[in-house]
Amino acid sequence: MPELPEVETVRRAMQRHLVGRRVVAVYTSNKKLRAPVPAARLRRLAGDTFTAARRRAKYLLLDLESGPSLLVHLGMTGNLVFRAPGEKHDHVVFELDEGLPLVFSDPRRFGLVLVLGPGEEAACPYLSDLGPEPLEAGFDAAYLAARCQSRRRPIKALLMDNVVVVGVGNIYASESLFRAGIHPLTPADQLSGEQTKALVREVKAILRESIRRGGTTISDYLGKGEGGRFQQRLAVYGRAGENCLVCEAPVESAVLGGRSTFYCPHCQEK
DNA sequence: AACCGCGCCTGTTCGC
DNA sequence: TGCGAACAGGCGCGGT
Repeated sequence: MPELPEVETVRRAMQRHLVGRRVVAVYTSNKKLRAPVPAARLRRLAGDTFTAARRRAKYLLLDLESGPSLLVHLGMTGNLVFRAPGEKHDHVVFELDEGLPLVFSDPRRFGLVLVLGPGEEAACPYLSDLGPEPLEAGFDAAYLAARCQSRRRPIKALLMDNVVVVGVGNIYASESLFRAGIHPLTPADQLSGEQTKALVREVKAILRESIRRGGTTISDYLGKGEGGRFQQRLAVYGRAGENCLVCEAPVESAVLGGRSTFYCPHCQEK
């Protein structure tokens, strides 16, 4: 599942390979994604040229010369790749002036493709109410401590709340809590100052490390047919019943907010 | 206000 | 062997 490092990896690929390309034609399927695909608005992008690739949280913003931006979210199974179109779950195809077309494919259709006019980005409901970027200075120990105050929900739920901080999904929430030695079910307001500090540090470190390795799950921009190179670095995620890499106690799993959570009962204090 | 739980989707894995 | 059930989870939304 694409998390922030995967989206950032895709953004960099778009910055490198899409910026400067002119749209020749746009084709859409009539399948509904998270929101209906705006076929007519997409077709009107023909003739326009991509000028920049930005990212906010897990949203990609691909700017076009005449003013609009393409808003793309990869959801669970979405991807944005340069290849021949026509596969089963292709939803939007951009034919370009040079090279292979850009294809948005998404089997599970939790993704999103929208066109935002010049004034629409500021008012876009998907982009409002988002917390700070985890890798920017605004996300620091003092900030997180303030957000934890009088919050009794489990720290993992808080960490995955996009109003608190964006881009931390299920994999990196589990992994950063493991590295910080914090049990995922700990009520947020019970974290010590040291723990808050450690958690911020580990969230930043793990996201940076994963970006450097091209993410965990998406492989298209690594030139290899396998998952991103972060996959083999996972300490607890998906390892229930296996031994903790640090203390060898069996990794446990629990369901939190309908999502599976992995932790080491020995290394992570409650 | 805070927070929980649901529904959207389909490919893959699991149990009988 | 075959088939249905369970599972995967980002996100917005509605209910408490």
